[in-house]
Amino acid sequence: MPAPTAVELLWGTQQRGRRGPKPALSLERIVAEAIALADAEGLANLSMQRLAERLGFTKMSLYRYVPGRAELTALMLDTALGTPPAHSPKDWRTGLKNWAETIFERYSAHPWAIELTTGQRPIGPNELGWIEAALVSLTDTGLTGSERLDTIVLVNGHVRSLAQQLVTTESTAAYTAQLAETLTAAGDAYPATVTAFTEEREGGADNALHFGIARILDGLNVLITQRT
Amino acid sequence: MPAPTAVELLWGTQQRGRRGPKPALSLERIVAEAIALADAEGLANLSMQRLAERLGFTKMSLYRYVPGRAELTALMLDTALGTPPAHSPKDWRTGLKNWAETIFERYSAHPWAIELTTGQRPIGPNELGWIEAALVSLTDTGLTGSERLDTIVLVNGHVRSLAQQLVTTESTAAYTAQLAETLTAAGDAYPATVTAFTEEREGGADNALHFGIARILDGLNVLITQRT
DNA sequence: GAGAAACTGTGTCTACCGGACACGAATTAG
DNA sequence: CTAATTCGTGTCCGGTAGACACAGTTTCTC
Repeated sequence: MPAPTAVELLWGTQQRGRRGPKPALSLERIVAEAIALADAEGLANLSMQRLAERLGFTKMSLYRYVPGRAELTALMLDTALGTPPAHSPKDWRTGLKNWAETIFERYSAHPWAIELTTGQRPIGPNELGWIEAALVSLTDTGLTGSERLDTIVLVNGHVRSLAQQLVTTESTAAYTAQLAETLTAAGDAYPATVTAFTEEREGGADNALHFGIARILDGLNVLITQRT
Repeated sequence: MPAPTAVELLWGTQQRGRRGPKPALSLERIVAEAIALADAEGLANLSMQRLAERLGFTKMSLYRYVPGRAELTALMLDTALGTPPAHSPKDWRTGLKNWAETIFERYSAHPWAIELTTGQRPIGPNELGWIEAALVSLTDTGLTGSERLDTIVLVNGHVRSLAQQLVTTESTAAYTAQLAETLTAAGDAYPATVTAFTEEREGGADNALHFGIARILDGLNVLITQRT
């Protein structure tokens, strides 16, 4: 009865003992409810206490299913990412573009998932599935293994960065107002910033997303065509 | 005597009252010691209690200088970023490349700063200075204001993503071992991943950084040359 | 100079967090 | 039928951020 590790929980390599009362909860229910709670009120407002209340159990009962908060959030992340879409056998460019836009939607649906992807952590089957899907779309590019991995880091980093900013953009009223106030107060020291912001701004984060994806794909195209 | 806001603290628009005992601490000392503590033991181990002990004062005395932890970390971030380097009037490509590598070094020196750049937050003078510096290097590119801002988001997102991974790479022994174990156990479902990892891996995060920067610059170059 | 006003640092208090641990009840293997 | 094992619970601990009252110090005003 050693406590299951995060890897065992993620990859499902555990088996229930037989004796003792049947568990009234399940790992799936706990994770699902935790995701719902984080979606509704953010990761900061997710506590074992509040999660247990939502499930109608005591806080300590959850520790029978998950060793601690870290393992819970790891499961939440992999579950929230979900399974990657099936690979459509087009060219690498549209394949990678679709990959980026799809995983962006996943991140946007669960903004708290982004901050869970930081630091050293065990990787889950779904997360590995997304990596696999991106690598598949890069098979015929002539890039080396390291380059393919670096490409994923590049695209994924951009997507995560934008998904974070999207959370910001939701209630931008007071925020942009204060930024404008700051710029009018101290704008003399930042002339290029004032110029860039006074030019008309078409779109928002969505444009930044596609702008970045287009630049990355163009840059990859330069490398790939020069290889062949 | 309303509590100073984060913006007022960041931009220094506050003045000391005259009556009462002279303060034994200073905002600068508190922020500097907080940065040292976070550098040494990470942001998670930075608490008002421990910071106060380090300074030789009680916890509550800090609240005379900073309204709360959020404002403290905002000051820490802007201080840790420091002032951007003076613009060297080269072409946009080397200018932006230098910018990316320099801010990467700043992030790497204070890894905790990265997680502070998430979410809606007031922007400080140094952070705005970095934006200004990047915009200056893009003046003669013919890009619109929105495109210039989107470019910064793209480059900055890549740099932050890599700086986070660099923290991970520090003690990779047990981590990669476990990833390898996972891949050998479930590798059949992820053939492209196995292939990519079995190819020889030259360099590490440093290569991923420069690979990404090169791709982004190449992609920008496509857009810029087609504009002129 | 005297008193009032304002400011500093401190001690106490609350509410919350993650988690260790012991215990009785439930269930099943032998 | 008994013993082993597991479940859910209650209690407890150390830690966190922060509110608030209070005493001492400094300075402005009369």
